[in-house]
Amino acid sequence: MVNYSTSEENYLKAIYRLNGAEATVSTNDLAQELQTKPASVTDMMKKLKAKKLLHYQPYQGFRLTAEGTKVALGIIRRHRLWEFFLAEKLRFTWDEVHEVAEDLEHVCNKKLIDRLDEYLGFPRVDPHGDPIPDMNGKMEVSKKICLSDLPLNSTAQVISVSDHSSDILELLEHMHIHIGTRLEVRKRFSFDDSMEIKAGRQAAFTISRQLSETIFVHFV
Amino acid sequence: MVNYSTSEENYLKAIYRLNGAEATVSTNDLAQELQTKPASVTDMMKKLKAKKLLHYQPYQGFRLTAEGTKVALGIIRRHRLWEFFLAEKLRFTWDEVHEVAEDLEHVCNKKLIDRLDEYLGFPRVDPHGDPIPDMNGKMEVSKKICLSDLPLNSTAQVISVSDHSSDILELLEHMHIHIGTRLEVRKRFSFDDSMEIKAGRQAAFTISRQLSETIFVHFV
DNA sequence: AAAATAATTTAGACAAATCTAAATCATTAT
DNA sequence: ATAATGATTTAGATTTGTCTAAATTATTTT
Repeated sequence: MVNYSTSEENYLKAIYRLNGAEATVSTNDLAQELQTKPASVTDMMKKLKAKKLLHYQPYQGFRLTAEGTKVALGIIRRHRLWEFFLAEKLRFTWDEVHEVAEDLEHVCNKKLIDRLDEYLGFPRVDPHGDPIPDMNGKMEVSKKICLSDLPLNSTAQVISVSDHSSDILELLEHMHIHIGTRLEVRKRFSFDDSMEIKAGRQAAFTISRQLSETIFVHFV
Repeated sequence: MVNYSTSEENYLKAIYRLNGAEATVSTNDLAQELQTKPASVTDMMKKLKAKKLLHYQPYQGFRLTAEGTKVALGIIRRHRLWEFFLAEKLRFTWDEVHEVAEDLEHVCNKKLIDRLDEYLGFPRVDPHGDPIPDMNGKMEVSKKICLSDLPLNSTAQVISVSDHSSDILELLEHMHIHIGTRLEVRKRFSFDDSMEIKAGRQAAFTISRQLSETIFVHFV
């Protein structure tokens, strides 16, 4: 079991995140994601290639190797378990957990993380609804669709929210929408792409396009 | 509120620890304590002096300023709270907590630590019996004496153990001696400096000089 | 297909934290 | 008081991660 620096870990995590969208990640995208310069990215890519954590040929973009993916999932596991801990045990709100977990995730001790997992009751999703990889790096990938794409009158359940700011938290709290809330779309208004939804036992209400594009659901 | 590097924090913590014994700490002692070289210590001392965390004139040793002491106590607070968490919530044993806490202590977020403190019920001592500084850096300094110096037939309570290895843990577990155990010395044997003690409601038994010199107690 | 533009890499520099080896200062013993 | 010894500092090098500016490669446009 090799250990990686905080910097290496942040690069791996970012590549994993971006890799979802495209097959290969570009230097500029990664620089943007990590708030750094393209030249720094190139330097690090050489290093991670030498450690066999990613495939990389100059000018051709890069993608994680199987080993790189395993390492990235380990980091994501740590991050999301700490987020769960912070929200569940220390009463942190949604928008506060990420920043603290960014630091805690780099404390890499298998026993610590596995015991924390057990202590928390083996949670399967973090406070934003994102799945937590298990001890073996397995992660539930439920087929999630954007609320804005949900067909009319089909029931779905909120599984995640792609924006983690306090602004959206405030709005969701006000509307009593949480991870796990069941809802259905009653009507769409093409004027502004707003939609009327019914959530839980509440009366129907409308939400904006910005909001519906941020909420992800799955069918139940 | 300034942030310090992991390295700076480790130096400050080590100086605080050594400072207890002598008024001023020497380059070699600190190098020994941190498993590094004297030249590295001198470099860091210049840096910490520039940051007004310690008093230092070349060749004269060094000691923490008021600010340096405050920072050191903050690190010790974090370390000991995490040790308590690991032992109490994650079922780590005594000898396992230190190493993990060495990493966790460098995650510096006031809200995290204060909430953790609250969650743990504001513990006053860590699993080895060492006092935990509170939010303001105040720490209970009970007058502790070495068990080997305890007068005959006076009752005392175990408050800490200066060795944190698994070997001593095994022995103490076997003898049912823990932090908080009440005991008294019945007899001393000058042949090998062993002593007969009575702990709790157990029958009296003898302990070696090595052990009695490692256990610290206070009168009750 | 060549020119213009965008993306990426290279070259060279810097700060932090460390090291070794040499030089300097302080202390101790004669 | 001076030589020997030990402690400490300085000088110069190394590694990691970063940067800027210049050079190179890829892509797009005409």
